[in-house]
Amino acid sequence: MSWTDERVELLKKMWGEGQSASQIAKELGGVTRNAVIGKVHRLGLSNRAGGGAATPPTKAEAKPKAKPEAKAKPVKKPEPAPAEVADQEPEAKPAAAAPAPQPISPARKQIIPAGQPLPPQPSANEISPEALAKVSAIEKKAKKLTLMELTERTCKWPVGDPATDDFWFCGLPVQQGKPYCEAHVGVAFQPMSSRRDRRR
DNA sequence: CCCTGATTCGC
DNA sequence: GCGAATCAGG
Repeated sequence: MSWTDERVELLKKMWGEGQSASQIAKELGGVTRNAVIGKVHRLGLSNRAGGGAATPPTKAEAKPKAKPEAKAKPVKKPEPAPAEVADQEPEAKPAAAAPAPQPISPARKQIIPAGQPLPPQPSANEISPEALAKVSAIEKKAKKLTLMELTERTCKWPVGDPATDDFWFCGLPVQQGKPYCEAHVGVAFQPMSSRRDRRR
């Protein structure tokens, strides 16, 4: 694919709309996000902001970064730079590679063995109406995937009645590590509760 | 890990 | 001019 007028226009448009390079690339097809970014730069519209202040933070310093420079085939690393041993104590700690400091913090709670799933917090609060609103809101944007279309990074939150044909899975990008998208994660890990209050 | 944009540089 | 490879953050 080449950068035809149309494609460039779409690129400009989308970039202007704040779409990510990967999204643009996906839309255009035939190009990678790298290609898009490269083009964006060549077009000189790297910064989406137009007028004045744009450069956010972390700028204002030179870039003494060690660049590999010419790395045709030989895969070699520049050099880890002088190993600087951060020494804190004059002469303590004979050895012990990984010190694994034990911050004896006063607020030291109990250590959770290795489980990642956070145990239901006693101080459970009900599902925040906010979270619920968020959910119903995003469910409109849901990709409505079928079981078969789910992947490891699509939200697996089911919506609707499985017995109906009005059933689908959210499908939005999951919150890293979790099975659901952000909105659903918020409502998924509810400490069970709101049961006691039931009339019966 | 996934995703972002930024840069460099051989083609 | 192009974009993969790489870098640097989040």
